[in-house]
Amino acid sequence: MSKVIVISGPTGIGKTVLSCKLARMFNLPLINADASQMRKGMDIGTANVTSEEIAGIENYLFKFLEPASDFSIKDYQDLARPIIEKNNCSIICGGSGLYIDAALLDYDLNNEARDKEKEYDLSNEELYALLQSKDVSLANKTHPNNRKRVLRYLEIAGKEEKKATELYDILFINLDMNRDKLYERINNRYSIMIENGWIDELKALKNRGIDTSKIKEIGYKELNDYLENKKSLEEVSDLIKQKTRNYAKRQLTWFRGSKNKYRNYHLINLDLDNNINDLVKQFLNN
RNA sequence: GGUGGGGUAGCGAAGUGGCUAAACGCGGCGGACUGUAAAUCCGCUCUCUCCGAGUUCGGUGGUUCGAAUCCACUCCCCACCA
Repeated sequence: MSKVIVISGPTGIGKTVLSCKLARMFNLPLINADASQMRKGMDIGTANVTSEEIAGIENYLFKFLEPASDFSIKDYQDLARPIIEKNNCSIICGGSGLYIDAALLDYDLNNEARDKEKEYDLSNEELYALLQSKDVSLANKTHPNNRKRVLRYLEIAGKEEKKATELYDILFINLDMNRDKLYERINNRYSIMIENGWIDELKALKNRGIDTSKIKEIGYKELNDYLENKKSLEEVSDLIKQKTRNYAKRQLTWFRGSKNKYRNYHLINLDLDNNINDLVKQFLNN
């Protein structure tokens, strides 16, 4: 059975640096599990790995998707699993918790109808009532206002959901640190991104004819507003930093829940002395 | 110095005698989430021993059964005039 070392945690905590270090130290391949870092031409804005960081490391699923193109966890599952399975052990690093789960747990995404283009000309409440009539337990899992979830649940209504189990031998590492410190890192990282030319990166995407308004990743839409003189750089900067902090918070919540999904789960507080190297060593020798 | 406007919870901002611990927005905190996930959505947010109780609306003193809301004085801020 293939082994997988997962490095998860909120944005800005240092997952990439740690993963590259581990990959090099133990000579392991690195698989990206960060939805935004799969995008091409967005290196600065997504704080993607630099060529220096990744040099000499066998790596997968970084920077291969066009910005704003369609991609789903099913696509990720199909791409990531063969890579995991061809290696004895690999490191999966990233902040997209759902992607990680889709690859490592036995999510069955094969036989589901996908009519995502279906336009429901109904209000949130009407849609929710429809879901309630089709599948009460699914309806109970979400709120009427969460239209995207309700629409998705409508697609899978009636299908029973089984408890997900692990497909591989997994060491799950969830990184955390003092909140104020993390937020400070996020704020500082933003300034560095701007210094590194994030705005030029955005301009380059626009010049290539990419509809940058469709980019979901934090910051691009905001910086676009600045370029179009809709907002000041200061205004936009505060907003981007704030959205990034909020995102980090959501990731923290998500990965806390991973404790119940992965048997070999470790919450590592980077403020305290951590023993990640030992953990990995022990895991590899088992 | 004069005239006008204003000081409300971490911030912005409603409220202009009882239904107000005080709308709403932001921030913050907590949470949900198996096909857009850097997405989408929900809850809480004066204090406490949180049943219930106790302190709030620049300050002080009044009026009133009752005041963030009325009156007096006072301290700040802004605009315009001198």
